[in-house]
Amino acid sequence: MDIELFDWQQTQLQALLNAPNEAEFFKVLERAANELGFDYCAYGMRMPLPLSNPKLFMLNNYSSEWQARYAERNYLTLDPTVAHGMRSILPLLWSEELFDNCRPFWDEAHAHGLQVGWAQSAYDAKGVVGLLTLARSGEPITESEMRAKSMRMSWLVQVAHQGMTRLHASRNPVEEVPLTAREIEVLRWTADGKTSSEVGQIMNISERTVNFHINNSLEKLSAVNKTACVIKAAMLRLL
Amino acid sequence: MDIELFDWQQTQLQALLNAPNEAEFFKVLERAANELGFDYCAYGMRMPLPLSNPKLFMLNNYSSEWQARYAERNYLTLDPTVAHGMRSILPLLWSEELFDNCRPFWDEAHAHGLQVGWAQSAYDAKGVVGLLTLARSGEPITESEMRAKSMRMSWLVQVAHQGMTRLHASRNPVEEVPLTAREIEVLRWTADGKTSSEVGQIMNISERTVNFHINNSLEKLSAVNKTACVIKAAMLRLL
DNA sequence: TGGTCTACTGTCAAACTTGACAGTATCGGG
DNA sequence: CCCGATACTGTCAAGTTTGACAGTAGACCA
Repeated sequence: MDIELFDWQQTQLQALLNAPNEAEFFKVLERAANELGFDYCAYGMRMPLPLSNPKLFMLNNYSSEWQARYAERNYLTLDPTVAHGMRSILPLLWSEELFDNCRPFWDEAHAHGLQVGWAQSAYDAKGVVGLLTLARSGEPITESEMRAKSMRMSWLVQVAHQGMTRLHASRNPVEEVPLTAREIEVLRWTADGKTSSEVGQIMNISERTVNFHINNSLEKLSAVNKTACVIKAAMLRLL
Repeated sequence: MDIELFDWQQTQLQALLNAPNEAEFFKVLERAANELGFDYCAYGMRMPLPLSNPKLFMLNNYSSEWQARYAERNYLTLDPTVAHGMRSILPLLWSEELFDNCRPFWDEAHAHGLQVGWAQSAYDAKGVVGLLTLARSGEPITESEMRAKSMRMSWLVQVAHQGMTRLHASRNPVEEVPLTAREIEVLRWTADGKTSSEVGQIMNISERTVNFHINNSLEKLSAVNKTACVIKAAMLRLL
């Protein structure tokens, strides 16, 4: 492996994983984007819960007008690059066809210098998704440029996600929810659609005991009912 | 980027993403592992559903004795590297401490030539997780070896996952489940623990209509009840 | 030995879900 | 202009879940 790439990797890795705060983190990400040949860079993260109105946050160096506009018009729900990142971890190059159904959005982005771009997302074990977008107003991305940079892009997405997750976790500590083995087993069967009495039969315990375990899980997860409890446990990958 | 690494990347990429079947796919993966300095290589995948007894599959070039032993003793549920991969996408080096709680397993693996290893997992947008393990019986992995190879490892995990997912999807075509916007909205609120009448109030429709949408979703997802329906929709990332 | 934790069991009423019945209103395409 | 898709509404009975009561038994640790 050549020294230059190796150095690049080491520098980014240390800096992204050890950034003391989001501002510092983003500075490094911006520099990495520059070194890959892009002026603009955006990193967005979505937590898996709650399902309605999930927690999001976003860092980018777009013009403040574009940022304001994007927020004001709620473009997040319309942006096809975001939609792609939520569906697939494959890299996505911006293209005319991609924005066919949202011309005004695309034209506006163009006007703010966002003409050529590249996005890729990463999911982690907890269901958190991070989307990294690199963009510029200059030269289109050629096949060969993409091939030459795709490995670094893919790696950068992963590392950025780890770094950002770490920062987020340090500010929003999530207390561990220690479900017992029995509770997990009951919730798994419940998630597959079994009723309490069916789970009782499967596990050879009484329906009442199944409900006992479910009640305990309900409290541990601060869920208001069985459905929310099972969803929470599943989305937090406790099952 | 140096030519050698670039060629390595291109060769792997094409071969892994276009492999016509699992045997060919695994041959390429094995070669990639060799080139990274490892004799053994294992790739395992777990589907997100069903939660009880999830679908798994596994490709590896371990000795057939070890494979048989692993299956027979159900080591999958005990293997701490698998447990780590299900919890985190960070790379994991095998170490003595890691296997502290399962000495016999570790000793047996050692006896089958598995002494030094490195595992990393990748999640995709559909919640499918893939775990790549590279192993050998020779030299321990040094800090510098790991640094030098971590980018390729991380990339290989991603690409292998994409290739394997593609192969799996072609053999087990998953028909699209087109939930309507209303159905999705109802399921989202339901997943957050709202009862039908609460959802009705939130969405300004009658409880009966909420139940109507839920019933339709129930049929579309072949779920037996509301809980299973919401879990399926959430795990398939339809919400 | 006593305390705490996990697993387990019981009953009851109120609230909620499921499934089956039977319909109306709106919108867009053929 | 009719058809199909989507959204919407109603009632009723049977089955399920939730929450609150009250208690036993075994394992582990101080």
